[in-house]
Amino acid sequence: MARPADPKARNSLIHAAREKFVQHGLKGARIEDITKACGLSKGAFYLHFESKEALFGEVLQEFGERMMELLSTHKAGLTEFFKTEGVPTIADVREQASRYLRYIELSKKYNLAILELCWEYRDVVHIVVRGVQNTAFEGTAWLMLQQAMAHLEHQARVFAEKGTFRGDMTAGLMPAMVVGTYSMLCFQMIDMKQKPDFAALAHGINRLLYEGCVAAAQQHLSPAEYEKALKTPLLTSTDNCGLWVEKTKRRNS
Amino acid sequence: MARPADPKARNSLIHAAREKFVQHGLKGARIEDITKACGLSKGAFYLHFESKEALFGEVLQEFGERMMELLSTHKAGLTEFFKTEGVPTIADVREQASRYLRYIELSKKYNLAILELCWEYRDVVHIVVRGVQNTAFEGTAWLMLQQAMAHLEHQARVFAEKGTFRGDMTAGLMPAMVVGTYSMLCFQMIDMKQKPDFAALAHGINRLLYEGCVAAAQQHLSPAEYEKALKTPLLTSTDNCGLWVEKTKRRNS
DNA sequence: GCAATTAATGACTCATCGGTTATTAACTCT
DNA sequence: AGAGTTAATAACCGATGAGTCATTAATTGC
Repeated sequence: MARPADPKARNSLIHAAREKFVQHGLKGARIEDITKACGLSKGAFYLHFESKEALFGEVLQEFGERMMELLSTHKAGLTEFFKTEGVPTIADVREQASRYLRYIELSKKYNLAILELCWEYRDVVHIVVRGVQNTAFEGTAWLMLQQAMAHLEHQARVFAEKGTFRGDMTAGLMPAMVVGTYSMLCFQMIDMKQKPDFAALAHGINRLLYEGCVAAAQQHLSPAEYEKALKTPLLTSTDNCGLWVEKTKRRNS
Repeated sequence: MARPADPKARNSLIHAAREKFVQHGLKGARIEDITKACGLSKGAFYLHFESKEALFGEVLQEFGERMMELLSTHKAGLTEFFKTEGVPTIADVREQASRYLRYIELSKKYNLAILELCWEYRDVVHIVVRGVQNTAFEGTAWLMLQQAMAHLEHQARVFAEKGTFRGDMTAGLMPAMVVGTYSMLCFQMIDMKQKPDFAALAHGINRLLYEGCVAAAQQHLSPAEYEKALKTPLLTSTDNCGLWVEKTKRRNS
């Protein structure tokens, strides 16, 4: 009994907004530009969303939830593998034993899923890293990165305790390296017109990482040094609290 | 014959501005807040600087020049090493031969210098990555990162041609990994109260990288596959042009 | 002390942009 | 067709903050 809203309007707004956010950041994007790109007026925006922040919050929440889900199935999958098949040893790696190769395949599978998700939301990654300063989402990127590093800490700890990881380097480095690599790849994605060869990337990341982290150089450490290195605490975990900031009607200062 | 300006005012403004830029970004920082932090009025700012952008441009230019200088001495040093001592081989790495160890020491020296510079300008790194959207410096961070990756391409190419690097991974991955690691470390620095153990980090980065990049797994490739992998082009170089954007009096749209 | 000169102030202008709202357009149901 | 309802518009308001400039304050040389 009433005029129905253009069914495409909402999606069209989200699409245009994501584009503008990439170009100018959350604060820099003008609502009128977003609506103009959809052939709508400024007021129409407020029929569909409470604010720019609310729109972005919706999309970011979606991405975040999917990423968290991936990370936990990743963690669960690896734990299951370690339980049933055992943790790959130095010898497994050196001899490219089946246990190591199967572990790598599993790890690659999860990496691939993460890379695919990053591709799908590459604009959101870009925005949350570069374009949310002075908004409610300030700091969200850093929380997500720390989340991811904490997740890697788990793997690192397992390998370290088993003696598979070399003990001659700072504990936080491996997580920083992996997350840094992913970040850099995400930054590159925003400029890409087509999806790169993620399978090759996942392969490379794993091989480069593990065969570099393996204790090939451990022989150079004295037993005491190795013992000490093992004790060095890894990156401390952070919980999920505060990762997602609620959209708020920001009424003035 | 005239009233002299407060000699501390200029430095004090730069200091306060850098702090505000970290907190709110280049656009988000208010000139009045900067001057207030120095006990000055807004007008005083314009006696010393043409604009916020001009101030930041000065500091960034300084950082950029020092980084470029480091990168080129780095490149020159390695080239010299390769010329006089030769490129480390797979065997050198496997046997931890003197040539490899000396190479690592050299590389660590340069990495240390880069990390020290990043520490000194950690606020600037943070700002240029996170807080310059919609300003003249938009894109500068990305150019610097690409610069750095192009620099690593050189090393990668030398090792790849010598057959020291494994051939079973995407060519651009190694530069992305190293630069990603550095970025992640820089992001971490902004929250640190005291300088971390850069020597340990430099050690770790090198060991993790090289002993992972070495052709330990190359045996799994057929000669044809290896040949093809070697031919895969590495990241293309970018020149210095446009890296430093001139400060401009931005008079409206 | 006084004239000359420049530092420093802060009230002002002006443009921008988020958000509001009175008004109009479009659609549905009877 | 026309009443009822909601989508959509665009003029408007108010806050914000960059940059200007007339005015005042401080300092120096004589």
